[in-house]
Amino acid sequence: MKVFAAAIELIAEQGYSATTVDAIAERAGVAKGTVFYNFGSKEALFGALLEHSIGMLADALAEAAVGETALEALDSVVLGQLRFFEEYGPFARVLLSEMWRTAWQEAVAQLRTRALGVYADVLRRAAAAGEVRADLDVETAATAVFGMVLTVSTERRALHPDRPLAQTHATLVELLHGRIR
Amino acid sequence: MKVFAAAIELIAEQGYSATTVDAIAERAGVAKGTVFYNFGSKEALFGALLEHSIGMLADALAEAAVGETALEALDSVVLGQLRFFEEYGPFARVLLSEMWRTAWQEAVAQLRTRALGVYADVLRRAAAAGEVRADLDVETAATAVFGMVLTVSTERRALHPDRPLAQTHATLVELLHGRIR
DNA sequence: CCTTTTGTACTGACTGGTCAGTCCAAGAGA
DNA sequence: TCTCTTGGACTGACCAGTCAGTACAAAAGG
Repeated sequence: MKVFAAAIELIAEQGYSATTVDAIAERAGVAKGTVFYNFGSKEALFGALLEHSIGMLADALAEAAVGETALEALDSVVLGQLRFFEEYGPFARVLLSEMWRTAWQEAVAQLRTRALGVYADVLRRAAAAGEVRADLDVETAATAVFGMVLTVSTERRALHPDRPLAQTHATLVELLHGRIR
Repeated sequence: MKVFAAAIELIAEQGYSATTVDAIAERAGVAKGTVFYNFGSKEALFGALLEHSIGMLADALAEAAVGETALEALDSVVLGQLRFFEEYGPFARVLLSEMWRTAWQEAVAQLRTRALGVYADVLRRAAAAGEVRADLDVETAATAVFGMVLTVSTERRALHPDRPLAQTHATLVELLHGRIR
């Protein structure tokens, strides 16, 4: 849907409140009435957009969660998340900005169970296999890795857009593998 | 200044655009005109607020950057960042939300040089001392650690406000120390 | 000692513009 | 016929920023 793409771009640039429906309609090349005909309200449009994008992100992460060992799977999920934000870049910004707004609680809940859940699962598998400490706080660690990748992705897009992705991935994996050389 | 506290709370709750100057004035217990008398514009108020808060954050991190080895200093900076956001909680949300808006470029630049700089310095020291790989991409790693702590702090405040800080710190340090048990 | 002036901080009603959402008459496609 | 889309005019709420005026303390002057 063109409206989705237009909305996510504009919201990434300016934030939700500062983005007008007129602007979304104009960039999408449709009439303003069409937006309201299809989505009912600006808020509903944004809700649908968040839900759809979070679903795609969760699918991408789940698909990436493979590897000989659980820890290899973790590296692979990190790469999957980097690749996803490379492709759907503006979404990373939107997520970072609006994720913790109380207004979008259901979306955040979905993000937690579906996207962070992939990290949590991989980490649990690693704990079960003895690859990490069995008493690791898996939920917090999942959030930490997710937030780390999200922040670095956003910075990459803003400041070093043409740095090879593999290099960024290598740095992150290095951090996670433990810092002693 | 009461206006600062009110503004940061409201902006953390609703975001910059959705926060009205009327609401800020009301929560601060002053007249709307007072806000404009003191700050000139809503944007200038937010700019001053960002600058002030980033300065405090950078000071807190710099103060924490001590330890026998550079890597101990890194752990200590992580704890410093956690403590800072524990005390000035709403600011973490604001930073997370508005940090990448192009409108606040100077503030972001200041954040990068002053706050992320503390992480970068510690990591550089670690690299020089052979405590981490000499060719580590220090800038990216600094962003990664900062973003990790920022995200976890925000989640902590939102979901587990009474979990002991030391436990969160332990999990993060464990992640950084390397995941093999 | 009194009174006039000046500077500073603050006030809140008001204005001008902006924007979500509505409505409608007319077309397009199936 | 029915569903979807268009373009644009319109409304009503909301909001950043303004401005004339208040309050008051500290000089200035006599």
